[in-house]
Amino acid sequence: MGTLVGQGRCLTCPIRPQSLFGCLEEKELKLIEDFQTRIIKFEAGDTIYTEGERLGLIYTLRAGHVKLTKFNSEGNAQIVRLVKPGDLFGYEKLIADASYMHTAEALEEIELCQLSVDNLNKLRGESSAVNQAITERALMQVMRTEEHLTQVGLLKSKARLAWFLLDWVGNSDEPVAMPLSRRELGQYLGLTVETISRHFAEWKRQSIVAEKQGTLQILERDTLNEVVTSE
Amino acid sequence: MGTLVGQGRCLTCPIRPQSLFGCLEEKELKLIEDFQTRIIKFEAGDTIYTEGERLGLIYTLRAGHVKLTKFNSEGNAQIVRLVKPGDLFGYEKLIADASYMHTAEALEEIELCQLSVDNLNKLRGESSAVNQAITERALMQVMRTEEHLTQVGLLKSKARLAWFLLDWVGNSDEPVAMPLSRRELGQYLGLTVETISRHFAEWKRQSIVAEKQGTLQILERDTLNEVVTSE
DNA sequence: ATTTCTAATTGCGATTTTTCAATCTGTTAA
DNA sequence: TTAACAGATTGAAAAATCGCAATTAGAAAT
Repeated sequence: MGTLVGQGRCLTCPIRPQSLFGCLEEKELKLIEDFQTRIIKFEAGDTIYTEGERLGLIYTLRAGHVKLTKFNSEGNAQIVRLVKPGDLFGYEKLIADASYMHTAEALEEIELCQLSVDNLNKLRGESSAVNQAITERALMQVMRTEEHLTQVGLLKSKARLAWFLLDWVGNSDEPVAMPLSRRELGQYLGLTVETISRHFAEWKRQSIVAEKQGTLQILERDTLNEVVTSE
Repeated sequence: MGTLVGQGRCLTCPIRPQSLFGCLEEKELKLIEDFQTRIIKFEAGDTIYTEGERLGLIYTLRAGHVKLTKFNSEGNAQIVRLVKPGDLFGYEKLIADASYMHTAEALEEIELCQLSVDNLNKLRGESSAVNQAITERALMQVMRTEEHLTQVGLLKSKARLAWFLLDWVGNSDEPVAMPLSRRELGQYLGLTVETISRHFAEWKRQSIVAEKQGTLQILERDTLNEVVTSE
């Protein structure tokens, strides 16, 4: 699973500015000179790692989207995080002895950079900039997860979905790729497929949103905003 | 609001082992020798800080419990975290320019140690052990919040409450202090007061749990465990 | 073009949870 | 002791969401 595309070269990496090592000054770049990173491609649906696995690898997503899922004892899934390009994931491994907390799966064709925990831990000791960058990423992640929790705990289904769609498309008025199925939207928002489908169908009928071949466009942003706040 | 009890002395602090500075070796203790920390008491219901506030202060809870709440536009509250003794809170301030993400309120009489962000940031540059300890705390917090999100997103109301109660009392079979009102339990679990009350009343009638004057005792742990998994 | 297969949609009854209102309980203040 | 009050409980009806089944739509394969 996963196709090795090549050896990563941090020094010339196009996404380094957005990555964890974007914080490094020029003179510090030598620290990552001989990192043994690997650039890997996965297809939509491929599993990158599984909850409980103990491999010491951490990933930076270069292209595409990844979902991180937790399962309960009945096999029901909660998607706890949607990883975007530039994001780091699998970093629970940085806590001594921890195993992965989620199952990570590609939502579409993705490309990622694989880094060993040992290397990163060594670097943590050598560069306080990297250490602080990791801390900031973890803190940002706390904030995002709390935001997610708040929406799931407080909003009704319609408002939850509206909030998600607004968040997903950002400020774009053009069609945006939407690699999540109805089921996955439900797993992210704590709702069933049918509930998601019903709201979606209603909004499409009312031309509030439009879908075609895997893209989503918000036609009436104001209406969705009202749904979020007024319900 | 908040009564100054005295000046904190990290070197002789009884809870330092559990605190952020528990990671420091003896020879590093000099780094925190002249920290200007303050020990402060609050009464039940007191507000420690408010969402959006910009004071640069971070807290370690020494005794009691604190709730961290987020409000939506209609004034509905979601409790995103329950802080326990030894825990650090307000650390979103470590991200440059951030303001508090929550409102922090004492659930009972509490005692806490107040530390300035500037001091802590200075220390982050000087001690990679402290920096790593902060990262670990942030990562642990991500895990806890994700667990919370998973329970709220996946479980029905009864199972959510059962999960919470089991988690709260830990492995104690004795009565345990329960400073949360029905409303606050609801705000933590994304449910209404009445729903919480109904489940509680039922379990009390069935002698699965018992309450007296602010304490909670679980009498039939197995039954509650079944409620969590089977529903 | 046809088949096949999976995801999406829709209807409908069942279940869960909320909402509103009334009552009860326990604690605190006078 | 009584009054006042906030929190907890309960009932009943409404609303939201789920769960199941049937149908439709759309994409990929032949």
